[in-house]
Amino acid sequence: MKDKIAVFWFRRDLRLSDNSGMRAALQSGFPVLPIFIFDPKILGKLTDKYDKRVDYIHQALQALQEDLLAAGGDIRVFHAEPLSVFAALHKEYDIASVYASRDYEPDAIKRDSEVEKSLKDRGISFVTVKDQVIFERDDILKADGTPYTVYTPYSRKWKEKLEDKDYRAAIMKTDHLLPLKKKALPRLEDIGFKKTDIAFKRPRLDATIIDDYGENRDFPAKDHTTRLGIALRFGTISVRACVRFALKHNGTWLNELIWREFFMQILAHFPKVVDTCFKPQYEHIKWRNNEKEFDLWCAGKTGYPLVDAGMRQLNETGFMHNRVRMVTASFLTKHLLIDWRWGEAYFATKLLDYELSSNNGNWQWAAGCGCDAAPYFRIFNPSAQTKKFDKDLAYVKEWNPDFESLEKEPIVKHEFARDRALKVYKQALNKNKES
DNA sequence: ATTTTCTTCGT
DNA sequence: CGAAGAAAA
Repeated sequence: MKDKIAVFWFRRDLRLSDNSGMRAALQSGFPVLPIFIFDPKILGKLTDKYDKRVDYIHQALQALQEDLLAAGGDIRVFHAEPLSVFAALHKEYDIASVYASRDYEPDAIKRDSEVEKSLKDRGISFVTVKDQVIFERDDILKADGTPYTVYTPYSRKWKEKLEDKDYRAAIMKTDHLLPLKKKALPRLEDIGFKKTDIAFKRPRLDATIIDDYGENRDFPAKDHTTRLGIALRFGTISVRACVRFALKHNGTWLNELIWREFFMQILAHFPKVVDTCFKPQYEHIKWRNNEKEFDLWCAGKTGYPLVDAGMRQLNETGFMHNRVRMVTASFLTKHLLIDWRWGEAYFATKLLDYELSSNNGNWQWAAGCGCDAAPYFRIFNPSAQTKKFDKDLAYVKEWNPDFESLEKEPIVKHEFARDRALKVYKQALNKNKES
């Protein structure tokens, strides 16, 4: 007779400490088998086989394995459809429950409901636990029970509601891990990917960055950003640890964490935003969608030094400073009148810290079509932004040293593009009134 | 998380 | 006629 076990399925919570999903599994009383699944459906969408994010996950799994080994257990890593992984595990073990930390993206929700159904058919319960956010989907609602669609009142309620228990670390005893024979992880090549130059480091909260975050974060040359986006994306750091630190150190950074949750709950409540404007009338915008201009934007060859520097930083490193993300996004949508979905898709392929809800929310913000978005007439002037935030051109020179030669022939003149954007947007928004 | 233009007030 | 602040986009 096989002993009953619990399975903990790591997904976007690749850490052993302060992991509320893992804690729930350990508290089940059954020995816990930790697993991770490389899903061919997800990996198949990544066309570049030198994907740094896959490499990051792979290295994070190695660190996780070290921690699990130290705690007397191990991890089993699979490269197969989740349903078939659980079918195979069901043959090998008597599983009482499968635990996981909850994921809120539409594809993940669909996958999880399929997994839940298939486990249920085998008499196994599927238990998901809040871990990725402080407040999820329905935790913060307006008095009438509907979701907030404006950031400021949302953040006010978020802060009002916050109690110690919401950000207390999920402390757990790890003495309930299923003893396993140590097994090497699959290599990157085994799952169809190649080694890249990304180096995984255990994320840490840096007071020298966060203490004066508010005064410095807007200046791209200072690179005074936490760089924790990727860690939050894959859960190598706990959001509760971030909030504890923010409460002690810096309110501006706390607001950034709340923006993250704001867009997550928007996506959960309005999944249509994945491919449509939050404000429907913006679907009338006549995007020019010039492919040549799009290619120039992607390559960092618009002739606007700050825009080009940003795109080159993105292309070379998989990171772009947030201030510059806004400038490049405004430029694509307003100056070039290219559909925000094109820009969003490009960022999605390049950003190491890519997160569907934030990327989508911020692109819709820049295009003006999102909830609580920048009004349509708010058009960044790339030169004015340079003067304000990169006065001595340190950032521009770092990423775009040949900017002077390009600058002479900008892809489009600012004044002309600004007028054109105002006309096209106005036309789209008037159309809606008439119809 | 804006920029431009217009108005006023001071010289 | 420039600075500063309001108003419009």
